[in-house]
Amino acid sequence: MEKIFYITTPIYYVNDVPHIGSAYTTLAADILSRYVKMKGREVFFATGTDENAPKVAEAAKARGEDPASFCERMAEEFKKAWSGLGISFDAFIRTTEKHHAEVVKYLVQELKEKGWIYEGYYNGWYCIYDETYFREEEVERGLCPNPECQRPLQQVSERGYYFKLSAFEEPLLSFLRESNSVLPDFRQREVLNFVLGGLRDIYITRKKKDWGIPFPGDEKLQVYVWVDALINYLTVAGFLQDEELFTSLWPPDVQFMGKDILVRFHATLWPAMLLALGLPLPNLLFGHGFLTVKGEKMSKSKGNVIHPLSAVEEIIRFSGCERAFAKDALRFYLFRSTPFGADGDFSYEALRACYNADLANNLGNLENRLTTMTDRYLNGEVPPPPENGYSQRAEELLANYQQAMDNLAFHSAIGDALSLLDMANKHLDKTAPWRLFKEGNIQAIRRSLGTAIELLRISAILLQPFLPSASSEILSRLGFSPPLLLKDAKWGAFTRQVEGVKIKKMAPIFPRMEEVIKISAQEKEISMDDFARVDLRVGKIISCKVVEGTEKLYQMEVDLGELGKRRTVAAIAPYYTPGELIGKSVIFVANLAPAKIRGLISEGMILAVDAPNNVIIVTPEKEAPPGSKVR
RNA sequence: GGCGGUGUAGCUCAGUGGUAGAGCACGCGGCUCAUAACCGCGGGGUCAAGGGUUCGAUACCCUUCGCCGCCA
Repeated sequence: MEKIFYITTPIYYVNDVPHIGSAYTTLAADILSRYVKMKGREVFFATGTDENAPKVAEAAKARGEDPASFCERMAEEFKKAWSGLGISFDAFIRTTEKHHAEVVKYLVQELKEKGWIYEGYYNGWYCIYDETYFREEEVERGLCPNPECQRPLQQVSERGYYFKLSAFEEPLLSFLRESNSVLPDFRQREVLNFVLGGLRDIYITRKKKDWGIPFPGDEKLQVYVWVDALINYLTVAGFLQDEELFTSLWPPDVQFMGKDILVRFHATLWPAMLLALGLPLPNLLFGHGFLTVKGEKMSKSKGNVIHPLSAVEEIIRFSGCERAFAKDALRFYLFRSTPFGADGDFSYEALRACYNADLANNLGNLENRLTTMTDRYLNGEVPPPPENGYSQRAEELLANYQQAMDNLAFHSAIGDALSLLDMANKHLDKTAPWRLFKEGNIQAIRRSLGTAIELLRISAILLQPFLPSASSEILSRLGFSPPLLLKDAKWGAFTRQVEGVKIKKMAPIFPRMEEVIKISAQEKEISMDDFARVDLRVGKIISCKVVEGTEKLYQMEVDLGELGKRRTVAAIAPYYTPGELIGKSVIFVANLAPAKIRGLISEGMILAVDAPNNVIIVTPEKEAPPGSKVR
C-alpha cells in the first residue's frame, strides 16, 4: 500500500485567538493537501491546539473560567476559524486529550529506559512571567533577557530531568545536511549553524502544577510543554492507538511551522527525540516567514493584529463577492504576493490590488467573457480544444507548475497558472470571435473559444489548491464536474462534460473592489469623513435617577435643543450625585444607534474621561446653548 | 561580536560575463465578447558606493555604507 502523505501544522496556543499568522501556516498545509490529493494521492492533514501550558490555566482562571472548558471553547474557536477560511483538515488534536497524555508518558518512560533522560539539578534563572529558564550567562542584572519582558528573575536551583540532546549532534547534522530536510535553504543553513555551535542537554521537567502532564515516575514534576507539544505529531498519527494508521502515516512528509519555532524545536529537539526513540525522521520541515502589517510587526499593543475571519468579511464588504470566494481571495492573496518562506507584508491596499488584477480582471473577467460568448455565439455548447501551438506551451507551464508545487514554491506555481490566463486573453484578442461572428464563421469561433476555454480549464485546475471554491465554480460553469485531478490538466485530456449542458452568462465571481478610501478606514487611521459622521452636540442634563436594581447606572434625560430630548443610561453613579449632574452641560453623541440597557432605551452617549479609578464628564469650557454642534 | 542574506524602474521582485526584465501603478492608442475589462505601444533605472579581475561586469573578487535574519 502506498504511504499516506502526512502533513502537519504546529498545534496552536489557545491563549490567543486564531490570528493571520496561524492561519497562514494552516492555509499552506491546506494548499499542499489539496495539491497532493489532486495528484491522486491519499493525504492526512493534521492540526490542533496546544493546551497544557501553565499560562493557559492562568488565563482561564483570570477570566473566572474553568481551564478545561476554556480550552474546549478555544479549540472550537480554532476549528471555526479554519472552516471559515475553507481549510479542511483530516485530524484535529488537542493536547489535553487523555490519549495524548498516555502517549507522552509512554514515550518519556521509553526515553528514560533507553538512557536518554537523566536526573540532575537545574541552576539558573527563571522568569515566572515567560515560564522560561535562562542560564547564568544569558542574564544581566537579574532581569529577563526577553526585551519585551525585562522583569526581575528568580534564581532557582531545583531537581529535575534532562534529555541528552548533546548526544545527537552528529546524527542531527547528517539529517540536516540532506538536501530537502529543511526548507527554505537559507533557514537550513541557520539550523546547521545552530547545531554546529554545539547542543546542550535540555531540561525537560517543570514543577508540578494542577495543569499539565505529570512526569512519569516523579510526582513532583511535570513534562515540559515543548516535549509534550512535539509529541502531538505522533499521537495524532495514531501512535499507541491505531497501529495500522500509524504505519501508513509515519514519518510526516511535510511539517509546516513559522520560522520562530523551526531552529530550536522542530529542527533540533524534535528529530533528536525521534532518533532517541528509534523512529523515522520527518521528510521535510518547512519554516515559513512572518507577516507584517504595513511593514510593522503585528502586536496587540500596536492594535494592528489582523484577524483572518475579519479579513474575509472585509473582502465581502468591499467587493460584494460570495463568502466562499472571499475565503479563496484571502488565501490567494497571501500566497500570491509573497514567495512562500520569506517574510511578507499584509495590507488591504495590496490585497485589493491583487484581487482586482488577478482575480477580477484576469480570471473572473476571462470566465465571464468566455461564458458570454459561448452562450451567444455557440448556443451554450462548449467546443472541444483544437490541437495547436498552445498545447505545447500549456504543457510546459504545467511542468513548471508541478515542479514549483513539489518544492512548495507556491508563489511561482500561481504565476504559472496565471500565465495560461494571459495566453487565453491574448488569443481572444488575436482571433476576435466577435468579428468572426459578424462574418458568420462559426467553425473559426469554435476553434478560438475552444482554445481559450481549454486554457482557462487547465488554469482553473491548477488553481484549485489556491482557489478551491472559485476554481470549482468556474469548472462547473464551463460544464465540467470538479474536482479535477492534475492528470486532467493536460491539453485535451478531459473534454467530458455534464450531459447536455448549456453554458450561460452568470454573475461575476469576483466583482471588482473599488472603494479604496473605505478600505483604508479599516486600518489604524480613520478619515476626516469618518470622524464627521459622529454627530457630537452640547446637551444639558435635565433629569437623573438611579436605574432600579442597579448601583452604578443612572438614567438621564438630556436636552439637545433643536434635536429635542434624549434618554440615556450611563454607569457613572459611583462618581457623581444626581444633584451634581442636573443642569450640567455635557458633550453628547447624538447619532449613536439606540441600545437597550437593562431594559431601558439609551438614545445616545455622554462623553466622559476614563481616568484611573474615576470617571469624569466632559463639559464645554464655557456655556453653550443645548444642541450646538461639536467638532 | 560571529555567521548568513539582501540592496535592480514609483511599488513588489526576476535575472545573466557582453552595456537590463516581469507584474502592479501611470500615459497614449485599439477593440467591444467582458467586471471602467481586455489587447497593443510608451515613459521611466549612473542594476547601493568605491576599487579589482577581464577585451568587456549589474552579474566574479575585495572594501565601505544601508537594511534584514540567525546565533552569541
